Amino acid sequence: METVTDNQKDRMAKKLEKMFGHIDYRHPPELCPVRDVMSTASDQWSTLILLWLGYFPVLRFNKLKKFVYGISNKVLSQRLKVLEADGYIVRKAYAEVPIRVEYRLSEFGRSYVERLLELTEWMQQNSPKVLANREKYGLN
Amino acid sequence: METVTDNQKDRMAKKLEKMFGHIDYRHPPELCPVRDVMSTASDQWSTLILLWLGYFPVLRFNKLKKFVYGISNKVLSQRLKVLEADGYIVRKAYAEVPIRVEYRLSEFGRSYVERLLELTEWMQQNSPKVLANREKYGLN
DNA sequence: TTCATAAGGTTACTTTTAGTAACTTACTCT
DNA sequence: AGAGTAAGTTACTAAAAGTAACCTTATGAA
Repeated sequence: METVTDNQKDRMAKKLEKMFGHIDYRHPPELCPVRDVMSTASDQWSTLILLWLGYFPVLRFNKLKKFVYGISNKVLSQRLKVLEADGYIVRKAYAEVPIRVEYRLSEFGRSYVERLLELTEWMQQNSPKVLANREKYGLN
Repeated sequence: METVTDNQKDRMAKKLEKMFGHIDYRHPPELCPVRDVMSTASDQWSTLILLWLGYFPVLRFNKLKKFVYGISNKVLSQRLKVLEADGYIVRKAYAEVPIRVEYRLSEFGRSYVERLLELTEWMQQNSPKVLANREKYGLN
């Protein structure tokens, strides 16, 4: 990321605001709501975690790890923290031994997952086309 | 990623197939259409590129670079190649000097961007909530 | 005649992020 | 006493992304 002065940012924001009325994903990250939201929750692992939590009302750490096939403890743990901090999921720990921790979507998270599902449905329907394009292009 | 045998993969695929009827984002990457599609086109930079191309029917390299604020030549070039290979965008080069190259969405790409827009609209509408959650959580 | 500029990249190098595998904790069951 | 368990953490390595300089081919200016 380049460094820019606040002045430059202001001018850019105003200019873009004028050009485009209704949606913002074109400012530097610090001034762009869409980029800001994307930066924490739109990576692949987070997406898979959220989708799984959309299927099961509640999942525990190790179960989640099985479903989100291939994720490591470290990354799962990191992503869960961020998703919790941003309010998509809720973590509930029980003082048992061994400890039991439950993760579930918040209302907010559920509303996000609904949109996400539309996207993944598209992906599922269109994946053959992507594969065909890729093959044709030769980059396999 | 762990390494698994084909046999293991088969068994897993069948088991999951049985549990869930209609959507696939839960297999290992090599057998999961959703994960496969996501892996090339759902990163943040690609998303921003596609969204911009959804706004402007045609954009040239340097223009695109200005809009996708903060992207480097290297990454822009890489992402454009992959998006082209997967069939989302079309590249057209003119033998002028200096060379002129135009990028635009394919029909296919446009259909993807339509879904993407629904997601980013949600993000824009809900970004204040995300920020509020983040603040409350204290992870700033 | 040499220099600067232009568009659309590429290359070598550094920094950041992600992945891997071993370890931790605290209690219970054998 | 030793093994097992859930939910992580930690140290280390590999991969990806960011940075800045460079390339090409031609035109127009100094």
